[in-house]
Amino acid sequence: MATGKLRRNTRQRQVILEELQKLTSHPTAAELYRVVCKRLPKISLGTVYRNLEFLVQNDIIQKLDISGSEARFDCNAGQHPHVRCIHCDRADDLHDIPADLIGHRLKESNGWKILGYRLEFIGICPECKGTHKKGMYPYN
Amino acid sequence: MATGKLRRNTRQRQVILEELQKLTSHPTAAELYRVVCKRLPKISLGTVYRNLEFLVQNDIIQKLDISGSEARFDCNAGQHPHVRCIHCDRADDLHDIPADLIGHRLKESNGWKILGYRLEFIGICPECKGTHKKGMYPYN
DNA sequence: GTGTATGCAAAGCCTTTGCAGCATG
DNA sequence: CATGCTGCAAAGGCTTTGCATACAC
Repeated sequence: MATGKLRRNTRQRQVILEELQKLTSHPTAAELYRVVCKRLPKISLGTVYRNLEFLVQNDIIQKLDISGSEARFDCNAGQHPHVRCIHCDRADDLHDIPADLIGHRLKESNGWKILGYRLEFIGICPECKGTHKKGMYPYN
Repeated sequence: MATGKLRRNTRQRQVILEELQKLTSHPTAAELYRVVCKRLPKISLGTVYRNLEFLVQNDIIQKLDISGSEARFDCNAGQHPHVRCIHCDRADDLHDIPADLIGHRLKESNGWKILGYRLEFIGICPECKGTHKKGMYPYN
């Protein structure tokens, strides 16, 4: 991943990573921006985006751009699936996914070179369960 | 899915679905628009979007908004995973995914109600294989 | 001192939406 | 002939980018 380019360890980059690591909620760029603003009131949203992109490219964090809506960020760079709430869009981790799935991807390749996968479950989080009405969404 | 609301079978809707069914390439809205324009030169991109949305809501087609970039559409409404090319963004179908994955999602739920899942493999398609350089992307 | 990173703001891109007229059932 | 649908264009929402300045090394 090292590009040979000098990487500067700016205060903004430190704080962005620190705050992301504190959060277990897989925040969006804007949510993280709001949190980081408490420590660095003058930081700009553009800087947050640039640093998140940087951290993704350097395999330090993971981007969850799976759901068509806003991207969310996970300080754990390892590939693991998530559950996303169809109501409030919150995302949780899932770590115990069957290993054979990853193995299976190699058999699938049909002239393709398979590099990875993205898996996301869609559901309703405990908090939103009461609110949900059958038929409101596809998948039910 | 039936809402009770009268649904009109307009020429635009017919042609959009027909052309999508002809294509195996999982086109984006804009790509489909270009194809449909050959038969209906006056159609607007907005109408394409509205009809694609309509067809998704009625379980006639499937939307692949997995990759963070443009959404792609699949005339097969059944849930099945795809491979997406990291170079050219093209998407192919995968039909023989292990069934235990779908079973597994039920065990995963941790206060969540699981409604479905989205799975996408990321790789390099046969056409792009030559162009790819190691280290260009994460996942390798 | 050199060149990367920042802040600000504007632009980009995909998608959605308001509205008046059209055309389906 | 009622009203869902269209075409057009403008607006929306998230993300990226250009530029001058600041600052890390």
